[in-house]
Amino acid sequence: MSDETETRWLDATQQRSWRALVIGTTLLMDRLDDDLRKGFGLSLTEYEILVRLSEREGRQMRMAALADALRHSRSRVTHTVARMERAGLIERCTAADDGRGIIATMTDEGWDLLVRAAPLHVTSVRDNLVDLCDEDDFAAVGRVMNAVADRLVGDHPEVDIR
Amino acid sequence: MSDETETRWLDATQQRSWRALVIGTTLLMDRLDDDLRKGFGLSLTEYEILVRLSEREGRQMRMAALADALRHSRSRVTHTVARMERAGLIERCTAADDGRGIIATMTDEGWDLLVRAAPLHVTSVRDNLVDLCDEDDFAAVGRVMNAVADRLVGDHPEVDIR
DNA sequence: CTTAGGTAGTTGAACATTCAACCTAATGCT
DNA sequence: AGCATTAGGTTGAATGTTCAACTACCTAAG
Repeated sequence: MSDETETRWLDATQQRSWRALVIGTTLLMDRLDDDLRKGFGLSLTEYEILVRLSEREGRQMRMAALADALRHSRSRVTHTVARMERAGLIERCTAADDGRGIIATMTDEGWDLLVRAAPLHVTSVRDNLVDLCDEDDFAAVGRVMNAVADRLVGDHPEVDIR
Repeated sequence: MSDETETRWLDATQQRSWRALVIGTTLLMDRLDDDLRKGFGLSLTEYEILVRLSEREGRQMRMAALADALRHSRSRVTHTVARMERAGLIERCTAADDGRGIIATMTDEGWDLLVRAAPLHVTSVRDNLVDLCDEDDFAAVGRVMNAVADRLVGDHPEVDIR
């Protein structure tokens, strides 16, 4: 937090951009979530967990790593993974090397679902974001949001972004 | 939805930008919410409702207009405003001209709270976003997210963005 | 003037997320 | 070894959001 004594309000342009960011992301995330739910009975959160697992060796990851990668609370990941386990998409077992650790592994069913869902999802991301804007502008979004993430990850230490 | 038969995946750069957007906004919104909660016992959602009301003549707005402006479901606004009414920040009364309408009005207590909370909030938005990045990049974010909002608002018709 | 259809808003249950308390295993210190 | 501290993870209750059903009112067509 800066320690100005006078508040520096946003000017009209910044105000508009900021509001667009809030509204735009709300709308976009809602849309992506809807697409996945209607098409595959999967929430965006669940989908993202499947994606992260699919990228790892053995399609598995420790709960804490999953939480850090998604920037979700451990509790949230526990609940979500528990639901997904009930649905047969994931299995959990204790880590061999660390008695505290729990490893979440994607089942074949989970993999199949991801394979089926991904094309729709990517297409939706393109249609509602990437293909909608100038390439350079989109790169700028990346720079800005990376800066934000870097800044805020500090509070929530030792995380690897990927 | 485009009707390509082959999925056009995101390339590595787009992938990174997209992931930064998801993580960055998550982190940012969480942080803004935390700041408001800890400082003033107000959620970001509640804060935004106060802001919208404060901008209107008479510090009041119809429930539906509030819902449209924030892109929240009517149900969500009903619940949130009900809580805020219990907390003494807002009052509700029926609209004179339309028997169905309900008008939410900010109380003086709500106004005072907003006046106290706003400087912290704006400072936080600057520290964690606006002042963190290049001005042109931030303008690009505005363009991109406006395009997204315009595209997606169509599904959810007759809304005025402001 | 009546009825069909849409709009505004609420309700309560189901669901998802947060929060605080808790347990267990690892680590570090003496 | 013995004890305190920290990290990984879960639990259940409280909170917030969504969803579907419902009421009341407005509007327009016959």
